[in-house]
Amino acid sequence: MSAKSDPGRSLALLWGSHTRPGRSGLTVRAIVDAAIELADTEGLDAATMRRVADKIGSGTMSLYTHVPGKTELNDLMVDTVIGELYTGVDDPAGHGGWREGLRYVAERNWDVSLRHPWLLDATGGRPTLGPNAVLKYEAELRVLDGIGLTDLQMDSVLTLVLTHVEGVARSHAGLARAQRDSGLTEQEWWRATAPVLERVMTGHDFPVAGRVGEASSQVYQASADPVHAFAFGLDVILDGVQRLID
Amino acid sequence: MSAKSDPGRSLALLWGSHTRPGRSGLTVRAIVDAAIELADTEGLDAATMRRVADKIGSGTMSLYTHVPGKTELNDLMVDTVIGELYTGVDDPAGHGGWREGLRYVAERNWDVSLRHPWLLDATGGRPTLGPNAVLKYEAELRVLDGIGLTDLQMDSVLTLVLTHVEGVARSHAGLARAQRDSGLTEQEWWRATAPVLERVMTGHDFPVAGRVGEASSQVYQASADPVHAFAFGLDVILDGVQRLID
DNA sequence: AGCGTGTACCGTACGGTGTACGCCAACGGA
DNA sequence: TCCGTTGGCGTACACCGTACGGTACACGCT
Repeated sequence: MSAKSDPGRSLALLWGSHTRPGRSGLTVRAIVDAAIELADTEGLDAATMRRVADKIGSGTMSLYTHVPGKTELNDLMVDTVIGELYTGVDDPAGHGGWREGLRYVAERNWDVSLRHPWLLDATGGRPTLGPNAVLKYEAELRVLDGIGLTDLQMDSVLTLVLTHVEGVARSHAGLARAQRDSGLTEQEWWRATAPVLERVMTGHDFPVAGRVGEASSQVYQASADPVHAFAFGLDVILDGVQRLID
Repeated sequence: MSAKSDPGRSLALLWGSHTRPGRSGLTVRAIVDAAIELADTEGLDAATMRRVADKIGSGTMSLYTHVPGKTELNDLMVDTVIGELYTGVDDPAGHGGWREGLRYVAERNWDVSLRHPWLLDATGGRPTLGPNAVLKYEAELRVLDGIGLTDLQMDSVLTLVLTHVEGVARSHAGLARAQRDSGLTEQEWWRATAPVLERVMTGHDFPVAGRVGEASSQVYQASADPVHAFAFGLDVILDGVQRLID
């Protein structure tokens, strides 16, 4: 019987208080905070066990006394930053109607994705279901409660909005990372790419793509504009939800 | 001057014919195909240079004669499977109105994401802009041409639909990967998780989340249902686009 | 035919990853 | 005081991408 991917172990760790220090002051909290700080400034890849240990001045393997493995550390990181979403700010359900509420939910999620871009890399697969994740689910669902949707529709609408935010945030994070890695801003990269692309495309015929791509890149000065995509898509989705409610 | 992330080099490779074999029959085509097959069956992580080389019976470093590096190999893999999208099937623009056309586009993208789940892991950052990517862009934009949208709106609507498909496909792929890695089906995992979650949540109060979560998980027998999210979200988005056109 | 050279091919090595394993020291209870 | 338990950690292993340098083949020129 392998202890691999035992849901219980991970859940117990997530819902535990994990504040008891070891005899050299090592804490789960400190480990998670160090990992988050590394991921914030240098990306999720930088949050390796060795570098986390170095950052808090302990040996690498000491971390395994407090955290079963890398996977569980990631889960803890995720639930921790999810906790930032609605603590110390307004309750989403108190933002006027469902439309303003949903927009607020989208904006809060967008903000946290900007502060912690690695969140998107760490969340694939089954959901984490830590205390803050459940709290988030509760706060966001309340926006849609009592406006004439079934329970299933409430869940579906929320999923739709969150999927959209996650998608455009991922796009944004991808471009930011590309910019950091390559040293080229979006404008510079596009100015370098466009001519090559044009030269290589001669001979083929892409009438609509040429026209629309030209127009878009003129406005964006890039290949895409996640900020615009966020706002545009959110408006369209909210209009669609409006029709669903009617 | 570093050759790192030179857009021109990658583009030239993408748009080249890359069919000329070396003296032991090694081809770019063969390398890319082997990598795709590995990624299809065992995930993107399995498509390492060593394993690709083993698969085609060459030394690891021989690959670097034909492909500058792992990054460019990924780009080639991506553009190759994008080529599967609309070859040998109907033109999206010939599928009745824009609504049916967009739905067709969404379904084709969904299908290819099911066949090649690693595609989502390989596409972050700046777009690839290989020949098949441009071809795809052209085919999909034609669906929205001449229905009263501006060029920018056409691009935005297409981006919205593709972002949605990518999001739910990523969710689907994540669940499938989790299922494969853990050996637990979604039902089994949920049956194992739900009781623990319930026990750990006693003492806290999540009225709406409890009710809605209960209803959803009853229907899905899981924590989420990407197939349902795909259909539901697409309908809502199309309704929103309808309002935009009016 | 003989030779010179460019290059396809590949073996080795380096610095990185997550973590299994085993040793040591400090602490708590009897 | 002694001893079992447990926190801390050093070493080692199997992987990764790829820089580097060596070998041997194919081809152009005399």
